[in-house]
Amino acid sequence: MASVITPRDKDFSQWYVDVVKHGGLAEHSAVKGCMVIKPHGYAIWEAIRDYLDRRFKETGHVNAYFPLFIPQSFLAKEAEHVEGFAKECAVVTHYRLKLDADGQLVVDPAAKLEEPLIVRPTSETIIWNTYRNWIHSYRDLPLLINQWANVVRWEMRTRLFLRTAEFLWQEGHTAHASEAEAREEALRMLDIYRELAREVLAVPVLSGRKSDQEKFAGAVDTYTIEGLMQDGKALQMGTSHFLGQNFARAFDVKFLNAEGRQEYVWATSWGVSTRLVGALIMTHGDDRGLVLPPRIAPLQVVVVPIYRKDAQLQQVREAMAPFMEAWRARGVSVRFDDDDNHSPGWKFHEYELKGVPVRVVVGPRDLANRTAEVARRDTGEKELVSWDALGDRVPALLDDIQQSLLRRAEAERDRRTYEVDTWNEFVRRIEDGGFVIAPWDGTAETELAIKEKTKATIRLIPDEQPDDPGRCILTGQPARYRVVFARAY
RNA sequence: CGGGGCGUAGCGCAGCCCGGUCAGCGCACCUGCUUUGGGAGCAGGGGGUCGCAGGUUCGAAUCCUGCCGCCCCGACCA
Repeated sequence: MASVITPRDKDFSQWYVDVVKHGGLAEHSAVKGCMVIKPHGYAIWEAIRDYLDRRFKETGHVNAYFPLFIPQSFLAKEAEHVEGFAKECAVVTHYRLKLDADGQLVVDPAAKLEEPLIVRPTSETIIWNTYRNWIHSYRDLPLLINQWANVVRWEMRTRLFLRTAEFLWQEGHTAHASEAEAREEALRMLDIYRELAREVLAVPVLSGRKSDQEKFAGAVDTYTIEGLMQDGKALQMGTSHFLGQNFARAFDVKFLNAEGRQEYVWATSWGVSTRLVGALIMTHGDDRGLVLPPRIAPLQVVVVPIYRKDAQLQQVREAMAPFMEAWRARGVSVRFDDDDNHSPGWKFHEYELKGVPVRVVVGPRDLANRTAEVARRDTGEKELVSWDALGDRVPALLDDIQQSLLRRAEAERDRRTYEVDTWNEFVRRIEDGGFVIAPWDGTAETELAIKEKTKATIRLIPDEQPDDPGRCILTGQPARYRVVFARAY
């Protein structure tokens, strides 16, 4: 039977949609631009959440929750912030419905709110309005708070996980007594994001600072991690912002320092979203479906029994039970799939679509030979393993898959990362897809002109810069930096 | 907001040009039997206001008008 997945080289966008749908990750909902996250997709998000929540707490942060609704006037208080978000806000204007003369349900005009409420696109304003009451002295600082929440940005065009009107994320909002401490915090959290991407998701990223054009609305500096997807487009996977005193000024949040002087508080905010699930798909997926790194896979090992009679099923179950118990004791998640409604072949395809890293197949032949067929999802390779070795082989294979996915993704990223110094080469490389490192004169005009001509944006400005960055690829002026360009999601 | 496509059973579609056993197919679902090492087979069965509202007609899924919704591609964005 033909695959239900469109091949990547035929239509990458369709391939992506097929993997999301047939992998049981998410589906379109009755609400335009909003998705239903299905159990398998949500389980991946939960694994991301669990890892980050642990890391946040290890670094001194606590969770809290702030309202979904933000008074319209709050958004207006920080000029750049409102400019950045005003165009994509859902607005609540009424609080009641009623039946009209025809029995139709309509908004009750008498129930108009005094002040419209914005469904949060991000929570800086409501949080800093709250922090004003929480922070009085340097002894109240630092304030290290994270929130797990949903936010709404009314995007014109949406894509499952990558850009939905409503999405799940975490947003950290911290307050500090000094600029240095706040900057340090912003970079610390970026490091945690980079570790999540590399060590857990097996997605290698580049990190650095955003240009003024690309930074968060209201930030002094935005730091980012960027991944490179299989189609050569970049994906922003997480951002951490040094907000300076912008929000403290807008919401009048001051503290008394040790010298007894009033000072505005220094701030950061940082977040990652369900978009990371999209990054996983587009980094590791293949034409058979999703490929999950073991460290993020909700199910790491599936055991599929082959049997004719119930007695055989029972024999397989009993033979595998000690292995499953031993694997679980080592922290491996494993399922014995004895569902009789589907044939083994059907199950093989299903678990490949869902990205389960390791499949163990045991049938009558194996019972006779004391063996199992072990298949790895990343390469598709199968090996016959004797029961003597099976207990150690499966956990070892999971480690190997985790490492090998990262190496493969790194090799792919390196292969598609170019250093260029001429306009013609720049255009050619951007056209092919990939990270293109090139000298830039540092002006917004040049950045916009390059975007206009090539659809490429500055993904980030690397921390480490050469003594002489060369001459700007567009203007030929002495360059200020060598920066990473790419077409991006 | 521009460009393209699509609304017929839970999903995927055919039928529409040329109005009249066109309410159909595949998958899924239910029952039974046989199967199970790469999406099993046979037999029987249940399920649809044909997106919505008007109109033309003896008769509309099919023709006309208006509306609504969704998806994909672009501009904007985590």
